[in-house]
Amino acid sequence: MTRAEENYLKTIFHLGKGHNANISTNAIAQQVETKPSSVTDMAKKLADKGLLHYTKYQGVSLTDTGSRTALSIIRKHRLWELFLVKKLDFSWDEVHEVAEQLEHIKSEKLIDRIDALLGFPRFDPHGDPIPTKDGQFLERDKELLSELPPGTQGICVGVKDSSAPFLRFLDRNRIALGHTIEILEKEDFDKSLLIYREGEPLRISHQIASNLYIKKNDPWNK
Amino acid sequence: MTRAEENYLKTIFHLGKGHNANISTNAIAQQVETKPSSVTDMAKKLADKGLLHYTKYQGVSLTDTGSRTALSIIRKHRLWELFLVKKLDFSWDEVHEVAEQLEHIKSEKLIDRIDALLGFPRFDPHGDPIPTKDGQFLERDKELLSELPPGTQGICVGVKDSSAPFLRFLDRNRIALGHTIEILEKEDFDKSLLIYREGEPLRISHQIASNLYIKKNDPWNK
DNA sequence: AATTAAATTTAGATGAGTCTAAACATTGTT
DNA sequence: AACAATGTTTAGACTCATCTAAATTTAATT
Repeated sequence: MTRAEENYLKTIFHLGKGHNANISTNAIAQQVETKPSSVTDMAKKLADKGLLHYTKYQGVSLTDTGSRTALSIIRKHRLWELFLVKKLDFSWDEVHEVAEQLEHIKSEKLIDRIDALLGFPRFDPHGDPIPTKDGQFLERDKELLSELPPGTQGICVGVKDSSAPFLRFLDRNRIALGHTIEILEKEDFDKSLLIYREGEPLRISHQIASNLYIKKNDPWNK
Repeated sequence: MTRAEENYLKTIFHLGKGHNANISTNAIAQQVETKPSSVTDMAKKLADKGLLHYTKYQGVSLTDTGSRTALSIIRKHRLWELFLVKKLDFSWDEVHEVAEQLEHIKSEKLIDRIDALLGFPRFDPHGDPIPTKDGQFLERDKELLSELPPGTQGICVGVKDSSAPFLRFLDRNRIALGHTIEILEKEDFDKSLLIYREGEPLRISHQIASNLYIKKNDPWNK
């Protein structure tokens, strides 16, 4: 399994969002930063290897083996990200690039030991779930901040966009995973929100709110 | 700088043992596990990039830049090896293969943080010196056990051969870095040694002794 | 100094992954 | 139903790193 093959599988998994739909050549090309014609070639190769279902002009989907392989790469990526943050003091906007490299290191023992060193964590620094060795993972029950009504209180548990600029914006505005957030007001006109976090109010745009995942506080199940 | 290029530079550095002699095509081919004709191609390429001096039929030597590059790869390799042993409980015979992959990860920040996490160590798990960021490294003053006369006492500070079978032999026979070793007798016939270590005597062949580095105990400079 | 042996280089080919440009399919619109 | 517009695939070419087989140079031996 080459690095390129692994990157294709990972990308196809992400584009299918777990549901394993048929993914178009173009969509993959854009994500992998290559040309559609290159994707076609790779699709054939991965289909030959039994990792993809591929029908001409109809896009691709992952086979069981392909899916398992993708999950193991995602597992490695997310474990490395958490390692960088927890053990080497990287900030959450710096980890992606390095994890993109580390995820391709071939050693089961290595990743299992990293897993153990971190205490078998279930979520990465952006709140995304870390698949277990056998490919299981729980999506945490969470909602977009932008979808919740004023008065809601909850904990920030993830980000939808995990690009460095967005993450740095959150840092500057003292929004981080684990923080409690309460919606004070919602402006009808532009759907911006006035929220309360870390003891202070803050106004955020709809675009920001629609990239923040919140777990509502459940008074019964504290 | 591709992975293959990095491996060539590292290998050429090792073959020159720091002195930067002219290294033959054949010697490199053997070490990199490729054919001499491939080495010729790569030699030309690296010479074009200013990393090697290359004259047809005369072998290659590292330029200053080439040497610095090689040292930075060796630094990474040895830091990763120590990380695996110290933080992830790998044994010293398991680390090489994985470090061969990790040494190619491109992130200065990453390796500097690993360095800090380990407390800026000066030697790797096999007793080899770890170059600093600016390419300096001290060879520890050490001698081969096989070269020392009976009666000598010292500390085991390194291994010449760091192949897994040899390292596992040492584990089985309770010889490790940091252990005190004393030469009790030397057999003229086969140059085997009777040594004392960990409270017990042990007979070892000349071949074993000639792969163990000892730092003699200096009563004045304890 | 001539000849043989060994090391090294050239020439041409291969596989992985990519590209461009042209051909072909599918979809949506009139 | 015909035709764009868009999406996808083929064909042919390129780079990187490698190979084999043949040619060439250097070194060793007589």
